[in-house]
Parts: sequence; structure tokens; C-alpha cells
Amino acid sequence: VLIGEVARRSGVSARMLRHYDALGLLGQVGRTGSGYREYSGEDIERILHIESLRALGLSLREVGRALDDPGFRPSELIAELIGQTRERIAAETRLLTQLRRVGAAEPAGWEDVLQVVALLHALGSENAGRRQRAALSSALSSAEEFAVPVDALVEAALEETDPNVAGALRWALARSGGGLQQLARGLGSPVAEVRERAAQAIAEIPGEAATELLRAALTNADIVVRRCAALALGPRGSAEAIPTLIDMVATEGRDVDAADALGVLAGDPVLADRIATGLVNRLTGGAVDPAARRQLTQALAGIPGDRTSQALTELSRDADRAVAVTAAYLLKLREPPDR
Amino acid sequence: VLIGEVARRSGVSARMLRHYDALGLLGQVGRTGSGYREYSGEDIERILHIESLRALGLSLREVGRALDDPGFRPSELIAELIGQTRERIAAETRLLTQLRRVGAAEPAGWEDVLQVVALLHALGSENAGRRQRAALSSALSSAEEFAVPVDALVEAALEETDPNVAGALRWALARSGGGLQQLARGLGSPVAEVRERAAQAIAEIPGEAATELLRAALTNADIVVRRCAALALGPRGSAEAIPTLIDMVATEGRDVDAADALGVLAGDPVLADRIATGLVNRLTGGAVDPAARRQLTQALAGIPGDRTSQALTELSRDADRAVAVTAAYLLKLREPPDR
DNA sequence: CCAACTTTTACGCCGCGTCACCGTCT
DNA sequence: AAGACGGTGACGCGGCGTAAAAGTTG
Repeated sequence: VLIGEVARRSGVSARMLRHYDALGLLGQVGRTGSGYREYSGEDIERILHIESLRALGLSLREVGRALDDPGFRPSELIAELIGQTRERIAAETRLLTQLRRVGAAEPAGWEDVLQVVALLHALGSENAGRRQRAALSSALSSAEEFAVPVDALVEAALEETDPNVAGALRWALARSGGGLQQLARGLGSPVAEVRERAAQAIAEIPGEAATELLRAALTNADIVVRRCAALALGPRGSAEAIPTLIDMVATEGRDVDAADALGVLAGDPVLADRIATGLVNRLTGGAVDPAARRQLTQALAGIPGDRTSQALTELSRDADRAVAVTAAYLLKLREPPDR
Repeated sequence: VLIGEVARRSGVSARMLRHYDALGLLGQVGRTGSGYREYSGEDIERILHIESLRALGLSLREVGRALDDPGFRPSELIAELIGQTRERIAAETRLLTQLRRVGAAEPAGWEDVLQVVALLHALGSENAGRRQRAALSSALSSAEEFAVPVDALVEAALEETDPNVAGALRWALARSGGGLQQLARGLGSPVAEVRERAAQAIAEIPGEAATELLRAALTNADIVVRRCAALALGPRGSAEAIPTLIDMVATEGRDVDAADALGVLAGDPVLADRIATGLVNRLTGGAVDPAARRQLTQALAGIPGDRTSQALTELSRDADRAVAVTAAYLLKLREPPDR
């Protein structure tokens, strides 16, 4: 069979058939008296084999090695090819999300494209300084002509380990005002750090939508998220955060911040009563550790109202000297200034 | 700034910087007195721009065209790049599934790999004849050393439009005995044809697992699926199919097949009674169209038992002549042979 | 004799590493 | 004067299209 016939039937161009021959992939191909290549049935079969292996992604060189080595184990090669293909898909997918972000920024001209690309690239950089600069510039560039790619900011904020850069990213997000939906998804991440970062980022975003999200986060499965949400909800005047905040006052660590948040909420007299009652219930409930009782007592400092005054009077006779002294001191502070 | 410095700070190799220069991407780069390239701040900025565009997947030639044309609209280019990238991802993904299937076939040597690849390739061919041969060969090759990639068969069977090839594929699937799980997923496809093909394929697979799946399919949202399942469940002795089959008898199209299936089920005397009752209820229920009544009467032919005989006696006096004649004829057939 | 084949040889593409060989700074 | 820079030119890789120039079929 001559080369043209083989080319037509196998779908491989005559050029490539000659190339295979030149590379020695076919062993020796027969020739007619006048020098034309004469392919045998075996040759054709071998050509089909070559095409099969090439379809799996092997290079011609690899095909040659594979077909020549009769004792080759295919399974590991297949596994390796799978790995390589996955890697390529991952790279292409990263490229695709970059492209989508650039497109979403609706650049008006090349200048904008270049700026967005540089920004995205810097946000994904290994270098913390570059990331920092990128975060700051996206925080400040909201007045530019192109839209800052919010989802890239969210992704960066959720993955950022450097605290300074993370802060800058949260600031940028807060200024952009968007990304709440993706941050909300971050609250459900399997990774604890991501959940916490999402909660912090939402906490720094102003507006009713973020507040609503924080209220929902009060029922999050992750206690860290719940506490972060509660701290942020205090200044926003959300009474739903009170139980979590009282829990936090009784816990080591964020008790001062929680007490402050309760103090802000207690600006409303109705809430002040509820908060005071909650704190007192905690103090008189059984099995509370002494350190927690002291923190709860101190938290009463920020809560106005008669309910607190009564509680402090009783606490000034508390069995725990530290509690009694603190309560007495706070009581004196609350005496009316007109002697 | 000399080339080495630029290379170190931009991450672009000196080789490539010279290449950019040779391609004219940078306009004219300055030179020192001794002929060294001297990059200005603008040059460096331009280099960063080039890198940005290359990161988006543009070739050097495209970068040159883009940067030279000041009035270029970037948005359409971005859209095109997105399309191309998606296409590449799709191609790589197809390759990945092929590779996984080859790996799943656990080939012992190159021979097996080649056969599996050829088979997969033929299954995905445009040419119906090739697909047919591939289907037949995978139906017959279950005795070979390698495992036929069942999921490829399922995918092919769910997408096949040629009825002959589809039949061969279902046969191959039935012989392989696997793929039920993926076929079950096909029952939930948004495409009606795919759902029907999945149902047909399951119907041809023997065994309790397939029967169970068919029973579940009786509650499928797609009526075609339900009917296909019911037809297949008849011969498997599943009484659950009876209501659907009776519905089918009263409907144009598959009524004869449904009647046959009911006849098989009626081999069990208890079921025979239930079926007869069901058919009679349909006949005496209000607002049944005449054609349906005739089909229901004919279906009684295959149902033994006294209940049927009584019904036929009554029907032989039916107002519809066709029904009455049919019933009378069937009654005569049922007279005991001993005169 | 012509048309349709075949043959070999060779260039180009694209992005880039790497050499060779030579000049120029400090 | 050594060694770190810079310059140009060229080759190679991989997979193939394409084209030229010539010979072989029917």
C-alpha cells in the first residue's frame, strides 16, 4: 500500500507518515522497486497503535520508547499522564478565572487591562510585600475607571496568612462594599482558618447586608465564627448577640472586647436591663469558675441601670474577695456626683 | 539600567529581553556608548505590560499587535481568550476521562492499552459503523484480559442516536453487568432522550439490582421512563408495575406491549385477580375514550381467572358494539375444551 | 503527453535554553 | 589581569504545514 492510501485511511498526513519513518517508529518500511514506501498490514497496524498512544498525550519520542520496550508496565505511565493532565487542567483553570476577572472589571482600554492583570498577579504573589501593596492599591483605587475584581480580593482575603496583608485586604473589601456572598460561602469552608477570616472580613464591612449575614453567623457551627460575629454585632446594636457576648465575658481571651460590645449595646435601657440580668444569672448560676466570675463582675461596669446597681450591691458582699472589692468599687463610681 | 538588572528584577531572562528587542516589542531601546542595551523606566514598564498580557495567554506576536494598536477594544479579545481557554480545558478534560478509563481497565501490557484506547476512540467516533463495531466488540470481549470500561459504554449508550448502535451498546452493557449506578444517574438527566435511553438500557440488564432500580424508576418524574420501567418489570414479576401498565393499556401506542406484560404477571393467580379488577375499574370508570375501552377489553384476553370471565360476560352486553363483540369472542375462547 | 501520484530536501513557526566567540566593565 | 558582565549568531526542541524540484505511475 502506498503512502497516500495509508494517509487517507488512517487520517495521518503523508508528511507525518514520512516523519514517523524518519524517526524510526515503524522499523523498516518496505520499498517498491522505484523507491516508493510500501506499507504492509503490520505497518498500518503499528501506525494505528502510534495514533492511539499519541491520543493519550504521549510525545512521538515517548511513543517510540514505549513501543520498543516490550516489557514496559503501562499502569505507572498512565498514572503519570493522569497527573500531568490534571496539572494542565488546573493551570488552565487558574488562567480562566483570571481572564474572567479581567473581563468582569470591564476595562475600557489596554491601560485598564494591564492594571487589573498586574493587580491580580500581585495579589497571588508569594511575596508578602507585593501582596500588601496590591491590597492597599485596590483599597484606594475604587475611584479608578475599572471595577476592582472583588472575588479576587475575597479569595486573597480568605487565604492570606500574613496579618498585615490580611488587614489591608479586609480594608479593601470593606471599601469596595461587595463580595458578601462569597464571604458568606467562606463561612462554610471546611478549613477553620478560612471560616475565621471570612467572619473577620464580614465584621469589617459596614451596611445592613453585612449585619444580616453576621446575625446568621451567630448560629454557625464554628464557635470562633459565632464569637467574631457577636463582637461585630455589638456596635451594630443587634440584641441577638447578647447571649454569645455574655458567654465570651465568662471565657478567657476575648472577655474585654465582649464586655465593650455589651457596653455599647447597653446604651439602650431595655437592652441594658437584659444584659444585666444575663450577667447576674451567669454569676449566680452554679459551677462558674472564679476567674469567670471576676470577669463577669467587671463587665457590669459598662452596664447602666438599676438592675446593675442592685446586682453590684449584692456582689459587694460576695464570698470571693476579688468580686466583692470590684463590685464595691464599681458601686462607688456609680454614686450620683451631687454627693 | 543594563539588561542583567532588568532581568533580575522583572523575572524575564536576558535571552527573552533580547528576543523582545529583536521582535520590536519595545520600540527602540537605548544603547550605551559601548553598545550595551540601556533600559529606561518606560521600557521596563512596557516589559511588565508584555508579561501581563503573556500571562493572559497571548503569544508574543499578539502582544505586539495589541500594544501597538492604541484604539484596540480589549473586551472582545478577552472574551475570545476565555472561549479558547474553555475549549482547551474541555479537551484536556476529555483526555483525562479517557486516561482514567484506560487506567481503570487495568491493562496488563501495551497490547491491552492499545485495544482499550482503540475501543474508546471508536466508541466516540462520528462514524456509526465504527461505533457499531466497537459496541459489538465490547459486548463480545468480556472474556479478554482487560476490563471493558463500563462507564464509557454507559456514556455512549446514553448519547447514541442510531438505533442499531444503541441496541448493540445496551447489549454490551447487559453482558458486562455493570454501570447501573451511572445509568441510574442518567434517569435524572435534564434531556428527555437521555432519560429514555437510560431506562431502556437498565430494562435490558438482568439481575435483582436492575429490577430494584426499575422499581424506583416507577416514581420517576418522566412518564416515558415510568412506562419503560413498567414494561420491563412485568416479565420480572413485579406487581408494583401493574397500575402503570394498566394506564398504558388505556393509552395509544404501547398498549399491546403493556397487555403482554400484564399477561406475564397474571401467571400468578393473586395478581391475575388484581389486574382483572384494575382493568374492569378502568372500563367502568367514567369518561374513558372508546378506543381505550377496546384496548382494555382486549387486554383481558391475557388474564386468566373468574374475575375476568365475569367481566367479559358483562362486557358482551356492552353498549359499544366493538367491545361487546370482542368480549363475546374472548368468552368463547375461554370455554372449557371438553365441549 | 498529461495528470496524479511519489520521492527527498528544506524552511518556517513559537518560545526559549544554551552554546560559542568576542567585547567591556571594574 | 581576572572575572563578571554585555553583544551577536546560531542550534535545537516538537509537531507539523508547505513548497520546491524531481522521479514514477497509469
